[in-house]
Amino acid sequence: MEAMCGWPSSASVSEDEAAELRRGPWTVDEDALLAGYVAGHGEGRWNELARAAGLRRTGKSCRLRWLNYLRPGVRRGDFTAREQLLILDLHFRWGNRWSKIAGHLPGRTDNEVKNYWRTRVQKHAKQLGCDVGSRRFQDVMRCLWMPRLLERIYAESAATAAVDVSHSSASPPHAPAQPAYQNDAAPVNDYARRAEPCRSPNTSCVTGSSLSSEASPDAQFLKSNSRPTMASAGAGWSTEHCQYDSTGATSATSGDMFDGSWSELLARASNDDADSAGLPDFGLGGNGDNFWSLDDIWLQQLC
DNA sequence: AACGACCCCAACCGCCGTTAA
DNA sequence: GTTAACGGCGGTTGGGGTCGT
Repeated sequence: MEAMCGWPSSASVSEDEAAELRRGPWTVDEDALLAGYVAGHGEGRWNELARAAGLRRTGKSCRLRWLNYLRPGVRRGDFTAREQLLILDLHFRWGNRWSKIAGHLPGRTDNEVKNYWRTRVQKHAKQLGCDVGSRRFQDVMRCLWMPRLLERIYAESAATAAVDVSHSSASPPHAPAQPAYQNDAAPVNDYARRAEPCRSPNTSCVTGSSLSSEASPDAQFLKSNSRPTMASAGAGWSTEHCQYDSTGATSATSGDMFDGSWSELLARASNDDADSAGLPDFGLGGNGDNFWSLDDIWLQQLC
């Protein structure tokens, strides 16, 4: 994998320099060179950095390698249930704003979030025979997938709390509350437990905004089950809250844009309990999406 | 064991906005 | 006002790994 190749898009390099630029996977030596140079000189001015460090890479390549792999604090591995819930919710609101979404997932990069979406979420949409931006798939996520994630988060945190109670005498003082999205403290009350999953995947619409008085029994069931969940979380849930626009993203139609969202539900639940229990950090999850898959829930709903 | 299909993810590509000369 | 350099972002791809036959 040592092929040398020019990179026409790279600016400020001569043809000779471009001809010597390396592409492809980074070697251990290159990583060490880049990490060492950044440690000593800081980030930024990537083209200059690449030359000064003796890396035969473009500045862009160096920047990408640093941000996605070498930067301290970069988390790798499977997304936790909380992270998955945040991704789903934030994507509802912002669409493919990967960098913005990743900004709310400490240690995660936009590339990782993007890959997760494309490999996991879009795969499920494909399996269901619908587009990932379709109303149907969004309904499935919002009414089946996300409640399950919340249930999982609750179950994990409850188990953790039980362990903490048994060791309460040794518990350290609680850390100060962190910003909502960076606080991965889990809900240990009944928020998640009340987030009953919808019972039917066949409903064509499960969002509050579209549940009319003529809604099907399924939809009525969904409405009656989802609303108390949000209300109990104090999230100001409104059935008028979300509407899907043509791009598949949601937009707030009243009040704060975070009002009534899944992520806020998670965040508020986390904050509410920040002083009441020992709570896991982001790094303690380690779950893949194997703990629960859309395949499983889909089969459960159909059977 | 060999092969092909599929999956996942690191890295690349192209575009756009910002900034400084 | 213009332009080049640069950084950032979202889309795309290629190759290694895994799984099934």
